[in-house]
Amino acid sequence: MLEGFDQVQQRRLKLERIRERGVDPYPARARRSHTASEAIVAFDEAEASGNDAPTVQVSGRLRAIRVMGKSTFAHIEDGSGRIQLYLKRDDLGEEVYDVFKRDIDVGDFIGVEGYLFRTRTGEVTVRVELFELLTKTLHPLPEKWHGLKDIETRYRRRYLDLIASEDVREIFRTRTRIVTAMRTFLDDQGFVEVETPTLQSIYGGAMARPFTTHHNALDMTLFLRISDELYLKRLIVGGFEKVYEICKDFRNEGVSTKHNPEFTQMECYWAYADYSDMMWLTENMVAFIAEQALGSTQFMFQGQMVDVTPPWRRWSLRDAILELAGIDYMDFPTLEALWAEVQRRELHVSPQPTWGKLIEELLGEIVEPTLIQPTFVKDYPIDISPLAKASSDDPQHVERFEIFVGGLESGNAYSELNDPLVQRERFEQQGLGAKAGDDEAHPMDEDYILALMHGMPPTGGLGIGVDRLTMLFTDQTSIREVILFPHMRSED
RNA sequence: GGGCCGCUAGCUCAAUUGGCAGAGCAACUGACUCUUAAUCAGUAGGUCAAAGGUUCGAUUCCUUUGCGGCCCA
Repeated sequence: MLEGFDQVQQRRLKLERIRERGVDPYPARARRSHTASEAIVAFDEAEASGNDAPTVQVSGRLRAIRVMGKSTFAHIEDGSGRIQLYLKRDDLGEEVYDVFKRDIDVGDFIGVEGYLFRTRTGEVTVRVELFELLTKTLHPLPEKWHGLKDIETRYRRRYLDLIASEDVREIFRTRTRIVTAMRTFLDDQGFVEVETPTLQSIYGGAMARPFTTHHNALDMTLFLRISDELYLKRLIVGGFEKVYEICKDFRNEGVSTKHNPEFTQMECYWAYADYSDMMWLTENMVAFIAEQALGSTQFMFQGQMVDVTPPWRRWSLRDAILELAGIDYMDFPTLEALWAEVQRRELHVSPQPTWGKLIEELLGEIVEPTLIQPTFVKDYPIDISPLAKASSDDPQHVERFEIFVGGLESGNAYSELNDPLVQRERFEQQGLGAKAGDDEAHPMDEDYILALMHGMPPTGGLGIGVDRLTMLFTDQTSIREVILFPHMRSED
């Protein structure tokens, strides 16, 4: 009698029948004595000690129903796992049993009460004496065996992806363990977690294009932060010695397997430390996170064993490019000369607006893919590092490093530039770059310079991309696999 | 920005040298009181991503658009 209707219509008819019996298909609460996994443990313990099988109340989503005439097996799933149910007409009565068969579907949430037993095949099972509908589901779930494979649907309707795939659920649990471990490590090191503005009147702290928005009441342009760096350093000026923030940054650039327009970053600043201290902090933090999130400092990434046990390799950028590209960029001190040499060697890199950016491009294209084991690439050209302090013995370079693991850049750190007059000059240099066509140049920030004029002690700073770190730890090559709701174009 | 590939039932996938659109799971009807991808018999379910073009006829060929994936710059 229901044939010819689509599945949503069929379920709505079932919903009406349920309501007609005076049953609320969306009750406000559920009774639950055990989770699914707790119930199984309780039975195992009772069995081992010779006690009576416990009676339990468990609730969850129906994932499978196997009707065999006057008895039915089913599985429900809650956050802890699955447990089998056994319903018999003789236990429930014909009317109640038929209601289950007719109006309850896979996907519905139900609560059951009954005693536990072990089936002939050995599975701990609830022999159901009472059941209650907790939530009627109107739309069918993805297919039970193949699951949900369409990538677009997986991202747009992540809840279906999570229902269908334990592997996906585990990726996001790992992500949470990573963030929790990161906090634990920093807290234990005496860092103070703070919150700084997402809406900023001048963006800064990174070389990127911002998202722009508008404050109506104040009639002013605001930017979504591309970084929280300059605010965290103001806190160092204010006397905090160790601060960190884990927050979303927003960068108005292309979407790729490595870039989402909003992404999560941890930044921390440590007064009286320098970039060498930040290397120590980084390798110990990542090793701690790996231990906490994965249970080991060694793990597989794309078929290769990665070992994040400290100490990590330290390699100067100049040496790395010399060894892998064959170019000592200091021999080609202008954009034109370096670009000519790059072309002469037929290196596979794209043209850049500045000398430093071209070096960065060489790093990204030629060095980065080779760095599978964790590596600090250090000592960067000064013109791509406007917030970092120059090396005392090499004014062309700054005390800066980036973190590379699994062929992916996942962090950035430096000895912070704290000379306000030099900082102003660096911003002015950036302004020249902007005029020359670099739309990622760092803007002048007088308010930040004013803060530095009040004195920031020598400070080390570090930023780590939480999404990238999660990719590494969960063996994923697309950032969209580690962001619950990645950015997508509108479906319309 | 460019190239290639994809979009067919709720889900996973077929098919068509241009001629009534197919299966498994899910659903519906029936049988079945220890099953677990339950089984068995039957039924229904489609704007073939969208719009335009070519054609007697388009899901198929062409064009444009949308969304997605991969690669490149």
